[in-house]
Amino acid sequence: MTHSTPPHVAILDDEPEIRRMLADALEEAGFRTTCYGRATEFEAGLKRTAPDVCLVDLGLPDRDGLAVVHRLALESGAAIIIISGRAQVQDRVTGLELGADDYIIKPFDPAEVVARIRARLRKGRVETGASSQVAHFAGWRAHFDRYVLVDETGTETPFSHAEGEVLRLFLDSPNRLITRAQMQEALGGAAGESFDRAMDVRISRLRTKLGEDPKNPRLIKTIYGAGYIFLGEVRWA
Amino acid sequence: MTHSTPPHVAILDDEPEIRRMLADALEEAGFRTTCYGRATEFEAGLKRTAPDVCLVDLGLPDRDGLAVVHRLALESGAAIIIISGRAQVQDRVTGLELGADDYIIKPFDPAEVVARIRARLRKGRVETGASSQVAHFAGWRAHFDRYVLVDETGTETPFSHAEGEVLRLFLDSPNRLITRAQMQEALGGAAGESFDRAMDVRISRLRTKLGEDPKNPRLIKTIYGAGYIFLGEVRWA
DNA sequence: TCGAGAATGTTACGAATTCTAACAGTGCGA
DNA sequence: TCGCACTGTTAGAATTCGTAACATTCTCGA
Repeated sequence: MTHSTPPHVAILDDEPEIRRMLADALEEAGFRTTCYGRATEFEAGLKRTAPDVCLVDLGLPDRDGLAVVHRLALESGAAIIIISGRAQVQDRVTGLELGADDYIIKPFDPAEVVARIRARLRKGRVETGASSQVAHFAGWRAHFDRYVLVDETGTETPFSHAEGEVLRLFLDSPNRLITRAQMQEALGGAAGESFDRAMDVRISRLRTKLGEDPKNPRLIKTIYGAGYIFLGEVRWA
Repeated sequence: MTHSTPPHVAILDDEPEIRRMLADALEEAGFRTTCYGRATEFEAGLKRTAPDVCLVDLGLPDRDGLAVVHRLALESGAAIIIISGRAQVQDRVTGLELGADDYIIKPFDPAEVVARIRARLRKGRVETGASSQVAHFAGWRAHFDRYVLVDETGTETPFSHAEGEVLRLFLDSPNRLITRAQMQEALGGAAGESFDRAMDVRISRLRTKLGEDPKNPRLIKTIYGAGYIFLGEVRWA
């Protein structure tokens, strides 16, 4: 199920600048954060709130970081990501073996930390089942789980799997050129084939279902000689 | 989903020595492996068997590796680990964003690969071995010990063993594509036989018992040319 | 501005795939 | 043995989707 509140990330690192940097990047990315400088505080904090992800630095003043990770792995359901300056393979292997889900080496780029946290959360959500597969755009709702388009009046129009592949491609990167080659690749058409016409047809059918005016399509624009652009604001729910 | 058999890892890399090395290390560690040198073979293989983890090298001769990853993330429930020589942060971020669960940079140490695979599997395996025999989904309860379906009103509908096999397969991996080949393998239908029609019929009968509208099934969706998807949140009790 | 040629859109058709009803074989218990 | 439930098989209907053919639009040079 979807988080109604933003996911919560706990940060355990003894260096204030690093905490700051991580917290800033994560909040920027839409997460809630809590920072701790010592393992004792951290473990006390866990008793109050259960974070979704824990970022743990191994170099702690008051406790062995690996011991913290191990306890965490046993007792908490949170995803555990180690951040450490110790770059040896052996360090990484033991960290992961003790229950960490990921191991990031210092110095790190905050963008990668965010991406790795997202990857962990994404995976966690799958196990609860229904991934929310609904996109809102231009008055439409596309339900990829039920294969239906719903317009403003609530009328449902089913779409097929092939149409869905195209639509998903568009909704995944709106307002951005998608070349025919990219589309072909994404739709699994083997290269060099006469898949071109088939693609046109898929798009044509999709346009029809979206009620596009053939003379003046508002959502799926053709870029002659290049590809297509899907226009509009897309919100995934 | 309890693994009685060792977890299955699919390896996609164009360099034979790397495939060899990975396969050796993984088999040493107790995994089952299958190697592929090209994306086309790999995708063909996925139609037959669903691996638990996919190791994907981005530098492929016949297809863009990221496109392969993206499709995989959408269609398969497997954990995806990218292995790549491209070490830029931006590469890692896009790889993870496209749906990969981890990103390992070449050159790598096989021991770390094993550790990271274990970390992925550990997270997936939420269910304990205690074989739960009751599944809740979409207002239904399926009692596999008594072979009955119970709806919201408490009305019981018995289902047969063959129907149960299909239903269990669906309830074990909801919201993801199950190809006909995978289903055939899981249901023990010998390859090449005309088991196809039999499968259709099993599913048709199951749909009837679940009260599906033939024109617009809500739970068991057909993916033309590919297989089926069971939709909905499933809770085993 | 016009026209040729290329790129794209649309429609109709048919091959492949899937659905389902009816039938038949099998096994088991009364 | 009979009857019944289960399950595979068959065949015809329904659906999906690519292909071919034709229509339209676009680009660019004359």
